[in-house]
Amino acid sequence: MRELDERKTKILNAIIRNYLDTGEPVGSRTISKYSDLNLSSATIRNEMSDLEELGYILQPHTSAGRIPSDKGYRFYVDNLMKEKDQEVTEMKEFMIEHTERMEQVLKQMAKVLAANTNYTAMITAPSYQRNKVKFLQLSQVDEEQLLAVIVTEGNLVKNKMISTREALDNETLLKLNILLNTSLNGLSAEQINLGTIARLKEQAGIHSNIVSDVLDALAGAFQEDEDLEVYTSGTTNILKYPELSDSQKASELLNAFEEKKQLVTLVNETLASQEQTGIQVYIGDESPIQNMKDCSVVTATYQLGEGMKGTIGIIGPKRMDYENVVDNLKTLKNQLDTVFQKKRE
Amino acid sequence: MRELDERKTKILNAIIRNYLDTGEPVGSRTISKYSDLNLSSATIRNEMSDLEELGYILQPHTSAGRIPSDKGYRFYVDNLMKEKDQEVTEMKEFMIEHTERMEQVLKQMAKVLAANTNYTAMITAPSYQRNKVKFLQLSQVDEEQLLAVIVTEGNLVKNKMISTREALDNETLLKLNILLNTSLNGLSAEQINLGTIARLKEQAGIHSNIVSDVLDALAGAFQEDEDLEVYTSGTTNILKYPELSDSQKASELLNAFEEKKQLVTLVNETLASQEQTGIQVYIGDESPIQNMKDCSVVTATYQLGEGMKGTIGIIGPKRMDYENVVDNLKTLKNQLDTVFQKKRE
DNA sequence: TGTTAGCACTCAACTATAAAGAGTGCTAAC
DNA sequence: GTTAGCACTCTTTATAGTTGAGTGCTAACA
Repeated sequence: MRELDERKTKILNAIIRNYLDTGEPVGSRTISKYSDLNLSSATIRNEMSDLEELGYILQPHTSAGRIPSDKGYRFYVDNLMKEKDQEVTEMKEFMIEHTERMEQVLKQMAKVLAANTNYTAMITAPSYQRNKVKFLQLSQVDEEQLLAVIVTEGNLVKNKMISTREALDNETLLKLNILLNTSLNGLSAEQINLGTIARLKEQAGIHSNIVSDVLDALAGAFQEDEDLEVYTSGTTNILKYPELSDSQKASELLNAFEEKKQLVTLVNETLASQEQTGIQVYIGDESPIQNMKDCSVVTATYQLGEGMKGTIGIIGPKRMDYENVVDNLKTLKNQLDTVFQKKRE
Repeated sequence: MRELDERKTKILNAIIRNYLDTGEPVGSRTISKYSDLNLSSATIRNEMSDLEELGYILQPHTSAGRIPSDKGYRFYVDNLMKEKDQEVTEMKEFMIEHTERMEQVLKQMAKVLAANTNYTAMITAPSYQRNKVKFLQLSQVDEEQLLAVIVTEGNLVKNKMISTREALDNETLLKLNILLNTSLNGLSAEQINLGTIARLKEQAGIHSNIVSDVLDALAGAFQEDEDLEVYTSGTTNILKYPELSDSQKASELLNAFEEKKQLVTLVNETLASQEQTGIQVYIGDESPIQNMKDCSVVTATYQLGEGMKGTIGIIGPKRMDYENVVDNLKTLKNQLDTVFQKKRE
């Protein structure tokens, strides 16, 4: 048995759509006039009264119109929202093809997303979690410093300086490089266990201390990505929405964007909860980040195969244009999925 | 002949200090009471009238107190400000020692600076401009991709992927690496001219196309730093100052911080104008960035020897605590100077 | 029984007006 | 040259009145 009959649903839909447009509380008269229900405002009023009792809408104050409650938004997102037919977006495609470094791609994506939606966009590099070492190289940079370069399957490049007591000769360096690569290539962070390490050190002989350093560097590189890189764009867009732009709230929000740590919570949350479509909508209090309880957050997970995942997110006011946002995220997600797929082949 | 006699100077000083504290226009009575001049408010009023005529202070409206004009601030910064005796700041020292990657150091610095001052801090990596190649390495990452790693004198590491038609064998790679290093090491961007390039390509023989790619990568790396990395922190601090936090201004400012491009202007300006102390103060319209005409900007240049310079800056309201800010910048500048000096040895 | 017209009521938002307070400029006296 | 005093200005705050959008309820209607 449904809680809402068809008419109530229609009215709720009308209220929410109107509110998304205007940002103003919407009254019975408006609905009566601008919907195809052909009901008088009085009737609408009765229905609205019911809807309020059921918790889908609320009044900011007596004698104001109604605005959607979180429950209302939720209902809208789950049941009322029209799926847009995916449009072509050649531009983005082009962009991905023509920039090679992943960072750049991601930064650009964030920018485009923010510009398209007028909300704030965030995007993370695919998590190293189960990423594998693809290539590893030690080089003598000067008398006392070695440079370790680590390339992973996803073509993420990390480098780390290692200080040494004295320079290694070329031959030793070459041997070490071969050793490291044969031992570690194709392994993920978890797969490099004590056994691997012991074997490696044994083979390295007197240079085992360098191996240690390399492993530390490796761990460091992986670690560094645990508290992972988050690119944001359009953070100032939130100032465009009066309900978010009072000094207090804006400051908290902007801080969350600057202190990217907080965003990590969001990312983890998103990665944890598996959704088939890969799109998630957090409305108000549902958001994993406390500071964002007055916002809605929409996230998507893109995949690079084998458990390597990244997150894209849009943060905006509760009355955000969910359809547009979801649509944007979906296209982008697909694009990332396929592009990275292509690169792997 | 001085424009301001001693008494006027004292009064101006009192006005500015008071305004820096309170942010409110200051009236004659306040000065009369809280200064050691022992003059009646009427006398102060006469003097203030003179000061206004001379352009050092101004009235927001009739029957309000006076606030310092840009000229007033300028006079204050140039003549009235007390130099604080440099304090010890072990904490920062510690931090620099314990982080190895320059990026990290700079990010941290920015954070500390913002936290200390309650304004917005920005800091740039030392400009590549005349930086030299210290080490260069090509590695075969997979069948079709070469990784070029470039390390510069300042231990900045850049990497770039190069796509190749087919894999190179180890020997060729080794030869190329030696060739590249012997030819390019120690050269700065300007020193790598057509002559160098021609010679290099000739020596590379059939692999001259790869040399081209490497040079492109090199140019790219140098280029990438032309529009250089700027780290900001405490951007939301500007919201703490009512005179800057109205939606309009705040948005513009925050945008400037997000779109780091604009900050580059500031950096270049700073680098261009040589000051012996290395500290510069831009008040209001003096700022090279249009958006910051309601702010003051204080910048410092730190040096890494041989023309490699970076910039540190603080952006805040005109009524910022100049003494504190200048002091902070000075210490930090010195610290960076010496630390980097140490690293080079 | 569901729908509607009509009306009294509420409350935010706006406007006008008054009063208070801070500060100035000027004049005249010290 | 300095100061007391006073009229004047202009912002800020408070108060009250007005408007208008919107509701809830009742009674009439189909």
